[in-house]
Amino acid sequence: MQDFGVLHLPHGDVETPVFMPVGTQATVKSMTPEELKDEVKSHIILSNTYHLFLRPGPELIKDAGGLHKFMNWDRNILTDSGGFQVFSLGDMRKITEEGVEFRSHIDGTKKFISPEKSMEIQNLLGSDIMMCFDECAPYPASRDYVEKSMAMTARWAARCKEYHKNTENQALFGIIQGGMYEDLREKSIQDLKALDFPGYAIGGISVGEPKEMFLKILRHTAPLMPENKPRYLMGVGTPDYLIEAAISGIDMCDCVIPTRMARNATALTHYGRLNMLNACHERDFTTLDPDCDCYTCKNYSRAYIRHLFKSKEILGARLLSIHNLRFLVRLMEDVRDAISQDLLTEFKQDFYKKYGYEEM
RNA sequence: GGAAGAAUGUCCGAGUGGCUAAAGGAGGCAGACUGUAAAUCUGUUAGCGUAUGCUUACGAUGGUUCGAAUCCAUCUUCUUCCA
Repeated sequence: MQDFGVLHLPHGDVETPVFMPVGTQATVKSMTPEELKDEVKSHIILSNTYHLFLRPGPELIKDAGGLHKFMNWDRNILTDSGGFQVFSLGDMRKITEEGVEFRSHIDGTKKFISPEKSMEIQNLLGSDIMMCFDECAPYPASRDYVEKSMAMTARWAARCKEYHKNTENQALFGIIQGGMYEDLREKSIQDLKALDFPGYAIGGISVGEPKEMFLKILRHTAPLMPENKPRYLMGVGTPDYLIEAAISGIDMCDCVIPTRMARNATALTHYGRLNMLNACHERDFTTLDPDCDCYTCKNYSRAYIRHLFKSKEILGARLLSIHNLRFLVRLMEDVRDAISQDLLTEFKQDFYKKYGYEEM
């Protein structure tokens, strides 16, 4: 008999493993906080340092009473440091030891984020969990590049820890890098362990590599992370990745997939993905997923949702966002149940079979 | 009654002798999306065939030409202007 974990955070307890919806710009796209609480049943969401730094600016959010008050969300918030934008904004930035110079994607102006600046911004936002400013290396990347990048991320982590003082109310997590190289992952863990963070994340996977490689790095890295502290796998993911993460001992995951796919008309179900634009749903008056307990599945048909997308009505994106988010939050609830009954492997097998995933 | 203009693929619309099975949209069909520059992006969209290809296509019918969506004649329909 095993037990799942609980994170004790300033805005409430969070049972783990947990899936965290992403609300980059102080909003989980198209969702109200009430829907996130009452329909999705989420206890923690993400937001983003880089995007809020550019707009509306952290001082404004501080004057509004902090990010929770500003966006009317009284549960927990984890803020990403801007490190992912070092990766995703591609050639619109320049990396130096001191930090990263970004060219704003909004107006082209130059913005500089250092480890210290990222801490300052996240302090002003007042998130419950802050992330160290890191470099998320691209895939593929040479061993030489990844080694240097990982070492710099570790030096940046030390600077983050040194700068961050509000440790009572804001937990700062370190981020393990090292790309697809197992020994570099090990080195990164050692470097960060020495800094004694209250939680650790795996960054830099789920960046376009094949699933076998993702699993290889996940299965190698997660077990080496400190046992008594939360383990967060960043940017994951699809149902199979979430289950694999839980099996490897991961406590927290986040991903844009449920909301982005929702806006692009894809529904996640226990029986695989559905593209709601497909002609086969035109006269299908059944629910999205017979095994789902969400607001959308309780009230609307596939035919109606398809009609909304065909007509480019925003309600379609909203209804699918509720469904996809609830689907992943619920998936983790089921994973926790399975863990408490010591049936996680069986749960995975059943889920994979129903969904149509290949075992790996 | 007279004058001018227009008719293009599912729709809108470019094309004014060969490089045109026909630009570009829209619509249709399908695919992708993993710490959000994403309500976005990609492919495909006359028929048959695995394919070289063949057939049918630019209002209708006939003609000129080696070759026509493109030039000519007649007809049909529509738009605008004049009486």
